[in-house]
Amino acid sequence: MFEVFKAYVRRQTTISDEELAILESHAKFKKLRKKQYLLQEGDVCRYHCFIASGLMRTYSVDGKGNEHIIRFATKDWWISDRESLLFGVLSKFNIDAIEESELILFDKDEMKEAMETVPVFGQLVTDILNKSFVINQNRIHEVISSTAEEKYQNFVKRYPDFALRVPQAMIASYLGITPETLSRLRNPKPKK
Amino acid sequence: MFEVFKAYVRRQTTISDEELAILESHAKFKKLRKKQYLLQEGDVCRYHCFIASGLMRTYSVDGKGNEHIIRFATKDWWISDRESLLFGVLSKFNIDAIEESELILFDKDEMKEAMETVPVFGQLVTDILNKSFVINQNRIHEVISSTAEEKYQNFVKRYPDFALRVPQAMIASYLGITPETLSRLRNPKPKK
DNA sequence: CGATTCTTTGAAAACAGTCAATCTGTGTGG
DNA sequence: CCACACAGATTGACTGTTTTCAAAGAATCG
Repeated sequence: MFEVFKAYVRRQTTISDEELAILESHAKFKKLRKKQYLLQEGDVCRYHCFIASGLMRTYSVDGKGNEHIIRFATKDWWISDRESLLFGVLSKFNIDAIEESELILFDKDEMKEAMETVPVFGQLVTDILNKSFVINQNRIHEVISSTAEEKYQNFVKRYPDFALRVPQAMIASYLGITPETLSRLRNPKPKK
Repeated sequence: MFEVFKAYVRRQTTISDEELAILESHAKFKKLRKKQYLLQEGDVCRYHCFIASGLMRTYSVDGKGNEHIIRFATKDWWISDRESLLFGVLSKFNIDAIEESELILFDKDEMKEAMETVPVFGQLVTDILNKSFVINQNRIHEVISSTAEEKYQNFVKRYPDFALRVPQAMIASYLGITPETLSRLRNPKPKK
């Protein structure tokens, strides 16, 4: 399973086998079945998690019991609740597996050590953070400036894979609309 | 004007006068009048900008000429288009001054050098990036899960200062609603 | 197959957007 | 100092979109 991670790191940077071995020594492994939690609301997030396979989601549940999906993540992506992880606060999010998933976990402190011991890895992680920031910024832009239909079109274009693997109701939740509205967008009434 | 920056850095970390002098040697200064651009759509963003005084906004203009404000920023905040700055692409945003503002600019390369030469500053900047990521994540959460009224209430609570200094139409734009809708939220029709 | 989960559809109600007109406060020039 | 212009905020009437609730139809899985 660590092979997926090695391949991922090698694709982004130049790194020796020794350095990869150091990273491996800091890693834990975890398998999750469908619907199994990685993190629950009220927990404190302890790990940076790399997804070796599968499909995960981060979401909150509001007062009315409605779920709001913040993001999806799949192979070669990282997932965690950064707010809880960095600042040690209780998480307001849940993270669970949409499909059976394999994860590589780096404990907060181990991660710090790994980033310092293997600087290219540290740089890689900082680059990811920068990219994530930009992605989030663009999502904010989209969500305040687009119609529901545009948001859906953009989603399908940007994440064609998710559009196939994720149930529609979850996509609706990600877009901030109801499942019924999404269904109607996809099946417009014949004009006449 | 650099005093504001010094005080800001000292508040966040322990740093020597020599190190602050190094940072100063990498900085440029700029004053902007009301409505003056710092960056225009189509430009490439070259600077990390620290706001010593004033009030700025980042926004886009859509096909219909409507402005969509991504964020406001004031004293002690940083502003730039990270996507354009980091990846060298043309910016899709405009940044301009809502109030007359004083800025401290760090050229991309100078910034990199400053972060390497003065590690505590590098760490400070990375911490800011982490915080910004969390703030953006929370904003995404809010925008997909709250009603227009809740968004406005949260805005006022989180940024009471902006609620006073920023014209209402701009707040509406930030929230992704029309000025008319915001006006009606604020002045609900008497029930009877 | 039978049970559960997911999606679609319908009709009504709530909500937000549009366009146009009015109102308010500010600041400028005569 | 007044009158006017201007920008920002409000209001009204109307339109269009999205939600809600309820029910019926697929699809999936054990």
